[in-house]
Amino acid sequence: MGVAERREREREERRNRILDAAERVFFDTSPVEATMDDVAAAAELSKGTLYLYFKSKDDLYLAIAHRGLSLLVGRMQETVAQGAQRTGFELLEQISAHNRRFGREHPEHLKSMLAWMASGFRASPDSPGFAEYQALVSNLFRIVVGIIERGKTDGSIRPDVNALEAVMHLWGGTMGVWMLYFSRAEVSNRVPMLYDFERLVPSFQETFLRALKNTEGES
Amino acid sequence: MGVAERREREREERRNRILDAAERVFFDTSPVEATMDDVAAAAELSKGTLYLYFKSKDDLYLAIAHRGLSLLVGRMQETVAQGAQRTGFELLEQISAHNRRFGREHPEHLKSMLAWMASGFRASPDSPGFAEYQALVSNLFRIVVGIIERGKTDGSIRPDVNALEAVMHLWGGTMGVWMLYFSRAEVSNRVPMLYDFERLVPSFQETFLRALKNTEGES
Amino acid sequence: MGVAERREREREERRNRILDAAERVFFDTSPVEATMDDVAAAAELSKGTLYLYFKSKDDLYLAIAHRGLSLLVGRMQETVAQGAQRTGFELLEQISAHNRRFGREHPEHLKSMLAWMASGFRASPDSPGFAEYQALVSNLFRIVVGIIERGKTDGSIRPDVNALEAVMHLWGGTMGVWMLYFSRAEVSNRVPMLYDFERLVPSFQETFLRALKNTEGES
Amino acid sequence: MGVAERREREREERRNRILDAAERVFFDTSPVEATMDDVAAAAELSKGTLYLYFKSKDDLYLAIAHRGLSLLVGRMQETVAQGAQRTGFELLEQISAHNRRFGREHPEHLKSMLAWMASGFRASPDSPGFAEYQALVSNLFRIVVGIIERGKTDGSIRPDVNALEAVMHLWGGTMGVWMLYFSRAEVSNRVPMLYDFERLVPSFQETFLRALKNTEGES
DNA sequence: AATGAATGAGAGTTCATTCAT
DNA sequence: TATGAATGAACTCTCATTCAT
Repeated sequence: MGVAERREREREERRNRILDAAERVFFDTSPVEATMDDVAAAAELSKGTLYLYFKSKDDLYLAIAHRGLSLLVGRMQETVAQGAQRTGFELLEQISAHNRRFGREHPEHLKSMLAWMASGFRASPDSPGFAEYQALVSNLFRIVVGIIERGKTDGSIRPDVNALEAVMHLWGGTMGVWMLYFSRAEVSNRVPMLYDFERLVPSFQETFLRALKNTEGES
Repeated sequence: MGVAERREREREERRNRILDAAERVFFDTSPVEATMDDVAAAAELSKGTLYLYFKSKDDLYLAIAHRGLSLLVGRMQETVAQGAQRTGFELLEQISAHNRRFGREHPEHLKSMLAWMASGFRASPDSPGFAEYQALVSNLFRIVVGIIERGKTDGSIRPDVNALEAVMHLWGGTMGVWMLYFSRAEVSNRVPMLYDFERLVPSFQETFLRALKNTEGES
Repeated sequence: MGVAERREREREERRNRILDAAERVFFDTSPVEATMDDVAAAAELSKGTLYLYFKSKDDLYLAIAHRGLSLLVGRMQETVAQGAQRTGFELLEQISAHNRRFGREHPEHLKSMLAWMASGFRASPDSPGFAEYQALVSNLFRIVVGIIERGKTDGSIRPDVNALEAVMHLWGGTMGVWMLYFSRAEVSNRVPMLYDFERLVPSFQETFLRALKNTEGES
Repeated sequence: MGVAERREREREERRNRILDAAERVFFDTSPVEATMDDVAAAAELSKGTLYLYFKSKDDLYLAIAHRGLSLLVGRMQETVAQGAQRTGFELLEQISAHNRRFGREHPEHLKSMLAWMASGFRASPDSPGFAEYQALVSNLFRIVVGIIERGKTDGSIRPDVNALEAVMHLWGGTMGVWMLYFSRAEVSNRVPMLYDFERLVPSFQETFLRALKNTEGES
């Protein structure tokens, strides 16, 4: 009976090795330019084997994206789980910090999310991984919506805030600002001003959180 | 005489006809999937002719993007030119309205800008049209920076605002929120709440502008 | 075991099948006019497969040329290897006979060498096969230089002969005369004389060898 | 009546301007790589105009070749016309000198002749210029044949020489040796010997002429 | 399970030539 | 006569995917 499990484990390991290799290859240039041959070479596997683990190139790409986003969502979930004592607003700050850290540590993942969002998530909606990825995104949204609702309840967030709208402003806006951050080389060349781009995302979040904060009753 | 002029005019007309056709084709699916054969067929021209007017597929794409963005930037310039009497903050509101209108009237152009920003503006930096497009983008930035500076001077915008940062927050953030708007079909399916997505972009802009507004001295 | 070897063998066989087909196609008209589609059709293989075995059309052409010239150089090497008892002059005669036979048996290869020499050997100097082909040519030169040196030593060739110069006269001259031979249809139409073109190359070689022969000490 | 002549003269001039331009362009890289666009640009004429003067690209190329070879044949004819006092052998030496000078002064023309001969003169046999070029070649042959016959008559050339064969040896051989000369960069890299390639063609001609010379009765 | 050879449908681009003006 | 815009057939090469072993 242990045999089936070992098999399963080995399969998972190999799948991850492929994902590692594909991540390297895809991020080295771009998912469009990178070929399945490149991935196979990097994984030290034959091209055919790739198709044993992933239905298509799109599917492989989706799996990478999924693994990346899982990291972020996982951390967010932990934060919420361990944050029973905190106000909604504090959690929102922590969540925002996770986003910044994710962008710093995994910029390529963030970029690929961006590319995907920008394309309207429209790639390969029939790929097996598509639903999973979407589920993850909606999870993320649900978490943040929950936090905001909690903040409204505990008084740390303004009661007139529409939670879903706020999430989309915060999430979408942050992503848009990341976009400019990743283009900072181009942008800064073109603009007649000095600016420390490292401030760009944090200051956006600050501004935005400040607008959500409930200042009633503070004095 | 006149011959040269007629030629020039005809050339311009044909160039525009090609752009129209290409726009249709590129936006119908995506610039990657669309082929030059498709464009030629749509323009009722031979493929070779396309290359008489545009150096490459990239160049053609760039020209489309340029024509689209020109519209927006043109309107913004007009607004500023005619707005000598207005405060910076009022102009900012008008500019934001232009952005909304552009997204409503030319969603495909906005999407393609998004796709391009998300890819880090990295497409074909040696294409003849690339510099022009970049110039247009920096023009846009410069216009908005100018408006904010004016607002700081006339007291309608908070004096502690960093103009360039604010532009990037406003522009980048709005684009990011548009991104979610364009994915509203996917997003709304996945989220356990009703929301009127038409409010998404306007409410973002309102929130953001409110945060920039100088409320000192109002009573 | 054995599997790898069989694979290797099959690969070699297929490569040769492609070369055979390409030779037919290239020689049927000309390497410029022939297309990779033609070659694929002749080899009963898909076009993509061609590129599995040869990096480019140039590379394929080079491989054909290489295989052809190998034949000639191989024979020359054998002759030298087995000719320990012979004088340099005798070897030179045998080498010349090889050249004639090669021209008779593989006129198309000779023609393609000619075309290549006439173009200054300048085709695709970065193709992987280029260096190999060049090596083969220089091998050929070295062999003949060696023979002439031997002839000078053993007294069968005049001692005042510059070996390299003689090789280039003999080789270059013969090739030039072959050129006229291959144009014999055109030439004979245009010249008011009967001539048996089959004599053209042999008589050139005779004349030339006679000029190299050491007649000292003969009585 | 002068009008027609002026027209004719102007036409001829323009034709020559095109030829000049085409020669520059074709020789700058190669006739295959050069395009009719390049030629038109160099001639400061429209592409359509080119086709008013030359039926096709091949025809244009042929006209260049013809003009080049005319130069050489013209000189040879002059030499013969003015050489009534000279022996056949002396004329042969002068003719050979012409060939060397032509190679020095118009190497590109010689190369293109070479390329054409090597391809078996097979380019565009239905081009209007083809017959003319062929006529020129046979003229050249006839001249040299005549010289050799004269030499046999006046005793300066060995009586057992077959005139046509000798011409083909001399002409073909020289061309073949030129071929190596023009590849001297490649050849000298590949051969383990120093050699002054400027000697290559002259020494070939010397060797060959010596073999034709009648030494009977000298002493 | 793993291989890797084979596929084949295109892709973008070029250019000699034509023809309406 | 001269133009130059338009053509369209061809070209080489790529690569995600399949399948016999």
